[in-house]
Amino acid sequence: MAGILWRLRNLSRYLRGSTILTANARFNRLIRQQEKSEMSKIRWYQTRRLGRESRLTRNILARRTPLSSSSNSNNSCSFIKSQIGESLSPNSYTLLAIPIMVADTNSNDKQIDNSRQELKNSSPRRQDEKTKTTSPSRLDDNLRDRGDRGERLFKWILKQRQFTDAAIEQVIQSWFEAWQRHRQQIGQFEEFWTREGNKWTDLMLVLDPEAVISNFVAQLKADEATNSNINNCKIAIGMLFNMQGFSEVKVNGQALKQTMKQPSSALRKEHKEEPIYKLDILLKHLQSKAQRLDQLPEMEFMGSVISSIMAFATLRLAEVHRDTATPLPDGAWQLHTIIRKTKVPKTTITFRPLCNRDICPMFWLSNWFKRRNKKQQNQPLWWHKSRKKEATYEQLYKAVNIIMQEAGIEKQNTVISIRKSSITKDIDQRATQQQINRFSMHADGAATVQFHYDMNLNDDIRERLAIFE
DNA sequence: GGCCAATGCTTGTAGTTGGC
DNA sequence: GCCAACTACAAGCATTGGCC
Repeated sequence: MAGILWRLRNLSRYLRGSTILTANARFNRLIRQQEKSEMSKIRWYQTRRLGRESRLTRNILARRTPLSSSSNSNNSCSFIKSQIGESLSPNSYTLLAIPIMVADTNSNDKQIDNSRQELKNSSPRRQDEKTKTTSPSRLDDNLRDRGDRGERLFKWILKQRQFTDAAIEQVIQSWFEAWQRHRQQIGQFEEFWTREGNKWTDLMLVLDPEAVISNFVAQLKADEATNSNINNCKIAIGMLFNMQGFSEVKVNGQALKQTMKQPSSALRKEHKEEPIYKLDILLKHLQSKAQRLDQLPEMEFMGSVISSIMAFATLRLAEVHRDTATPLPDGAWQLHTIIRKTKVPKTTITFRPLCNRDICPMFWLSNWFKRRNKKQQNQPLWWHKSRKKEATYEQLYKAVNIIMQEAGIEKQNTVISIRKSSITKDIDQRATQQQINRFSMHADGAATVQFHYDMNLNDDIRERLAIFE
């Protein structure tokens, strides 16, 4: 009997707090939250950015000011209605508070809760998700805070399951880069959850996690979040509920799968023929560098060594950064690294002399170590002499970019393009499939190479088709 | 300038489906 | 039952902006 009462009490709280409110009650609460949220945002801007007549602030205030007037409710109502439609259905009326940062309102009213993505799209790589640039001021505080809250929520969930601090840390450490993504997306969910009027403890009362995630995804779509962001959020929150103890079936049901079809398919890489520069451009530049080793600044020298390694070992920059190097008695050099994307991550690559000494990784590695004095010989491979510390990933990245730009490679080509160009050259030179698979070290060699690297070959075939006897 | 964090892009893996 | 193609998921990599 006590058990039944306990369940009824929990069910009652659940009905009050999360997903099964009546449409009217939810609608009224949304209006109150909306007003409260808007007012707090305006206050935030007034205090944080007082005196700065930024266009961004003016835009936001211009759009939100009516909320502070006597016609608040009506305006707010009409705004919400326009967002969610006049006829509210139980699963479509959740509305996340309007994001603080708004892009240029001269064009459309695109609202993106995830403001950093707007800053990123100035890069030539960001081509699939069109967004606009906006003032970055104070944005980062908000995002960092969001990540922290996500981390706290994740840890809190595991603590409810009696995980010790050490056990929680081990769970987190089992991720490499993915954790940074998860904590951010969980933070985004935490914002959604609390703005809905829920508390963290209400998560313990959720009976249908699929509905919660679906509502969250629907809200992200309404806010015109990017497909990438929607997918990442879905993955992170699904993982969170899994950690909470829900089965995969409960978390990732058919309705959610249906909801995710569009953003998932939008992320699939388009298979298109795109040109890549000839690797020879880079190799010729390395050759010219080899003629004047003594005059090379340290960053250029490092960039040359890395470029040579990437061209002849098809390693990714992150893998090169993890490298250690050992000389062999016959003058060859071995690189030891961890390739996390393969089934057997520990990898050793041996560089032996090439016919062209000046572009050979062996030549560049041996000279890289010759620059050091005796004390520095045992320092890490990417030891920065002038800074007296190991070079960071970003420094390696900059060093390679220097070399690529000097070589005349167009700026839109990224660091990983060295790997692409190298494998493409192999294909051009009619290396066998087996050779290419071994060289590229892809787990699923044939399919991956065909999809990602078989770039210039079709042009070559067409050229040859066009030649008459 | 160095470091950190966010996030788009890439790619490996496992599961599903359909043809034979 | 086998196999290949397709798909979703998960996580690593690359790039970049902001803060100190």
